[in-house]
Amino acid sequence: MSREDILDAAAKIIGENGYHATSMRDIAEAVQLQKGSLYHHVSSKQDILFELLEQALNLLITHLEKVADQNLAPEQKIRQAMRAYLEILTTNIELSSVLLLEHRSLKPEYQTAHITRRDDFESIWREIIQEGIDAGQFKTTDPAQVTRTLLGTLNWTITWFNPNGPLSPAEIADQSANVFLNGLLTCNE
Amino acid sequence: MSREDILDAAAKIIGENGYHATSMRDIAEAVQLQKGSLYHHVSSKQDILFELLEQALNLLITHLEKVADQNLAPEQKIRQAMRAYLEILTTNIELSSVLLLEHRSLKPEYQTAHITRRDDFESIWREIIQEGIDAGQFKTTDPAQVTRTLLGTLNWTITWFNPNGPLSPAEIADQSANVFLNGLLTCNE
DNA sequence: ATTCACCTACCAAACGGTCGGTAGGGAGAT
DNA sequence: ATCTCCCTACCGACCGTTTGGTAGGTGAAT
Repeated sequence: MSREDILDAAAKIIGENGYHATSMRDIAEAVQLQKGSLYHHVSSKQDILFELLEQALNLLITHLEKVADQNLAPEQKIRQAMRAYLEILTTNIELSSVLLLEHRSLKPEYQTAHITRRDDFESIWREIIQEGIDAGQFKTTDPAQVTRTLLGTLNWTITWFNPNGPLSPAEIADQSANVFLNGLLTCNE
Repeated sequence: MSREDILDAAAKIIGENGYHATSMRDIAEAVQLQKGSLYHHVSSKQDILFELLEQALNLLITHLEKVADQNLAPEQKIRQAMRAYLEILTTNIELSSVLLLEHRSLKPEYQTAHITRRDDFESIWREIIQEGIDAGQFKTTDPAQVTRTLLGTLNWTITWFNPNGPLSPAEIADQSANVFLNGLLTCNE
């Protein structure tokens, strides 16, 4: 039994039921250990949560940076980024749920470290949008607000996404991208 | 002390900290009662949660229906609906947070009743979108998916909205509406 | 006399976390 | 070869506290 096994199990249970609805016993049972034995691998319940948030952010940041560093036209870059983001969100849906829904259960001592990393993540998106503005292709004056609008749609996906549903993550991303880039209205110029 | 006072206080605390992080003692203290006295007004903690979810949905549904029943062009109707929705979400931010983030803490016995009402709510949005499609003004083939995309952005607002921030709820709604209707790309026809 | 709103005291269960103990395995010395 | 020593991984009992919920009683209003 490794620390990673425990964190994986914890991600699944906490992602499904929430941090406060999950007990150390629940986690221990999932890895077939006694509750006390968990503390040989982790130092506290908060420690588990913090680690999961880090893992989730690192996963997203590394994959997003790969897209951001590519030499692509703004429209294509944002399409790729949305695809990559949704792909990771949905294939790691429990871990992602922890990141997006449970970060408020972090105690103040852990919060500051997490928030810094979270800003790193959001600034990747902001920069992608900014590139589009600088290139004269995106018509907005508030990239931060557009980022929030965009991330809202993508993040909310985890609350309704069904892996057995009719749409694949890539298809969902593409449909969202179409709306965001071209709008809902028919262009009658 | 009325049942309503207790529910209001509960909405505030649960909305801020989450259902499982809130104890009946916390709620009792907020209304300056002893914990045991709460049970004169409510039958259980789950009862409180269920009631709050009902309240939130009723609030949103009545206000949204008012907009939906108006005789407006699809574009204007969706702009109005987004405004009204965000206005209520932000002025009742704790109650809204309970609805959007804590419904998964409802035990199965309560869930079915809630889900039915929730579908009522979402169908109002779907119909507004459908009107736009029928009028030939919205270019999409999947109104349900567009609804989810739209609601994602609006719902996610409560996770970052700051009443002292630079943007009012109406401004946020308008900016989002602009993106959704016209897209981010400059129309070079 | 009854009802209402509330209090105090209590319960069993569950919580996160600690602790002493131990089985097993590998390394070093004899 | 065997004995010693330590380390890792785990058990299971236990700690103090908190949890949601119950029961019996009290005092004021009707």
